[in-house]
Amino acid sequence: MYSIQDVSRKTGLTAHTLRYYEKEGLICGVERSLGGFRQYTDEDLESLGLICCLKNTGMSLQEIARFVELTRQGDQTLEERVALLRQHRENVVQRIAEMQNYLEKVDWKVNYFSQRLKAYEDAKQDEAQVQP
Amino acid sequence: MYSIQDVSRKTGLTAHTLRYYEKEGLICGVERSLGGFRQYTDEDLESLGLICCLKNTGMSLQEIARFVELTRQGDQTLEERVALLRQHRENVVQRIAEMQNYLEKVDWKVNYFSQRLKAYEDAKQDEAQVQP
DNA sequence: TTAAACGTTAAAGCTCACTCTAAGTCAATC
DNA sequence: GATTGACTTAGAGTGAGCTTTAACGTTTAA
Repeated sequence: MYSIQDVSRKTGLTAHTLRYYEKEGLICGVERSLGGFRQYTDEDLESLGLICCLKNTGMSLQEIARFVELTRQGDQTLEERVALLRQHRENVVQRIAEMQNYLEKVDWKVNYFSQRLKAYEDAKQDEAQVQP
Repeated sequence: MYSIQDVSRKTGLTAHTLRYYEKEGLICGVERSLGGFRQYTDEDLESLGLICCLKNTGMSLQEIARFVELTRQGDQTLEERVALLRQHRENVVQRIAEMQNYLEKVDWKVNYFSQRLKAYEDAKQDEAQVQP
């Protein structure tokens, strides 16, 4: 059993964010101590792992909440969940390709400005040699 | 010379967004017709290309505005601009690596749920054969 | 020449994903 | 038993990046 601070440390999400995610339906069924404190299980940590993975690959919290709701509904939603994940996988693949494409453009710009910088510094150098 | 609608079509940004970017300092020195309408040049389109590239690889509008401001200041900011772009390049490379990492996890989950789905459907099938 | 289509501005409003605040409760230590 | 600090809730606030609105001016085709 983990306190909200333990989970915060393990996931990198703040306690505030963990409560917020719970409110938004991303995490459900978190147990409570007698005093009402949240007690997370390893299973909760596991599902938080998936949540972070989906979030960090660009899925919105709303879509994640949808996935979690399907999970809650049991095995008859397995088909929909697989479809949802497959679609997301495609989005991620496409996003990676897009980023790699943009990376080439950034590289091109880095080279372009590096050369301009070199030319500019050479010009300054020449000037300094002529001056004295 | 292009109207704001022309540029909207070419870049995929709405006219609203183009005006907003101008207000935020991402685009500057756009010429105007006698009636006060914006007239974009090929050069403007070129720099919009870089802006979109930077934005779509995760640079904030604020950082882009900073870059544009440096550009406006002339050649003595070339070193800073190269440094800025190099740093951004590293961020993009890291982001791609991160995404590829997460992709593996997503793939794993797709497989996991696919297998559970298969098992579930097989079970349903067996049930159907026993029933009659 | 008039209507519609498109342009202008300033400013308010919206969504997302948090983030913080206030007012109070609970647990552990001195 | 008092203090410290972590926990609770509901709800307000924040920042980024648009998006819409209102009120009005300009262009252009019929």
